Amino acid sequence: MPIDPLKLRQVSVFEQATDEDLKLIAQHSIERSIEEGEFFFFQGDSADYGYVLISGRAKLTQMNATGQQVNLRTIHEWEMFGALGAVRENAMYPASAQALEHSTALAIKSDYFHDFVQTRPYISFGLMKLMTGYIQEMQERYRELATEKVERRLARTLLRLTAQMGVKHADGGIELAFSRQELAEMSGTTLFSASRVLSEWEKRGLLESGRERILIRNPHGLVQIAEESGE
Amino acid sequence: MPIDPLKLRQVSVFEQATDEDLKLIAQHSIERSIEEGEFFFFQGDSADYGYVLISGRAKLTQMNATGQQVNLRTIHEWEMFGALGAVRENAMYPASAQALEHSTALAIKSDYFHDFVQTRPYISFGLMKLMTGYIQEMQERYRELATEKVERRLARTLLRLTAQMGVKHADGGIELAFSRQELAEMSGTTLFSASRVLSEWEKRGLLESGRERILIRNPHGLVQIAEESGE
DNA sequence: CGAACAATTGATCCTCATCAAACCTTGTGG
DNA sequence: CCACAAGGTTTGATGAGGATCAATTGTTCG
Repeated sequence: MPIDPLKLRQVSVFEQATDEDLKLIAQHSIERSIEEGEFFFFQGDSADYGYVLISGRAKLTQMNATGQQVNLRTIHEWEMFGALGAVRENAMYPASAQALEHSTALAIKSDYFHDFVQTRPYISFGLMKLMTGYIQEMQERYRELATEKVERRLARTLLRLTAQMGVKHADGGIELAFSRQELAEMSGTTLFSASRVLSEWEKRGLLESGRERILIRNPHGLVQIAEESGE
Repeated sequence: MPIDPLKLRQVSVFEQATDEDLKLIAQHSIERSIEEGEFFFFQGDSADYGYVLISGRAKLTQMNATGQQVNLRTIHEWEMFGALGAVRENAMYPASAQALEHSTALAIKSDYFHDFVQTRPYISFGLMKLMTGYIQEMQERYRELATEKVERRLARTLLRLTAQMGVKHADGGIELAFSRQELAEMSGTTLFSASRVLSEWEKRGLLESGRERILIRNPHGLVQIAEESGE
């Protein structure tokens, strides 16, 4: 069942698009559903499609020569990703996109999207806003990684996640569904260090945690950790 | 003495611009010359201008709460920087731009540039290419920082710099003019570690070094270090 | 020559990654 | 409904990589 084109208005890139535009995009794209763990594309693939995530969650990861993975960002519903093919000719994806759960995305041919954007400056600006946002985020994360300790980075990761997708729990806490492994990858550390830090925080009453689940009790305490001077 | 507008064609963003476009840009911008160590703008300033570096060199740096600096990238002649003001309203610069030597830049009012770009898709695409390039570079450097050792990161930094701005020396070596401190900031390490690694390499005959000067004797050896498996 | 600043080098310490082993949680099939 | 397997989590022991600090040695330039 094809999606309602007007729903695409939720995608930040298409904020200023006309109804007509959205219909065109919907017509010229195909839906791809994949299971948890499968890939929309791999690092190094020819960037022939741009994607809009319709449902589920995905992560962008990059591997180095020896196979170690780094998590670059998590993609949520109605986010656009892998769009660089529309900008550069013969580009390759610089990262892989893997589904964290059963996910569906709209795939738009890069050639078509290129021409589409070219005649619609408001879409260009949408794309550029997305890109400048990426750049800022990556710059900040780079600085964090270079100058800050694991504890601080983890605190920030949790805060970022609560802001993006935290679910208010009945009794006031905020719940997140991530494994220690995932949190570690997002913070640039290891499963073990992440686990240790979370245990410590649990002792201090900042949060409760379980299997693939974190319940944040005291976000303000996390902010303090994220912000406190190198002391 | 105002510059020849047509020289702006060298700026990647203006690759596809018409002569008329370049003249307009030149007319609507002002030249700013600053001395070594001075700033074009500071992190947190309102992003009222986009810049094109005409001569000299500058670096983009970001500071954390405790004042530690990270070097995000070096700007060379005919590169555009600080352009995000044209894309986002009321944006603030996410980093500071400091001259590494006496430098001159063309400053273009963000408002004007915004309108200028809006009616010229080929300029939008120039900007987007620049941005996707930034994104890719930052993603790679982030991965490097997360997974690779100091020695490897430093080797890569040197190779990047030789490619971008290495000067062939009379007797075959390639010369770079950077202090240990600068190399350290670019590689995400400390002055001391950088110094140690360079000394080691000098012993091995890969390069010679002096005060704010590196003479690379064996680039291939550096490539090997940058590439060799985590062994 | 002397001041200012870049670079080196050694000693020390701390943060984290790594590895190993055990433990817990969840879901499945007998 | 229990037992077991699979996979997530915890915790301890250990060590390596680098950051930090201090002291000294170059180098450059007025």
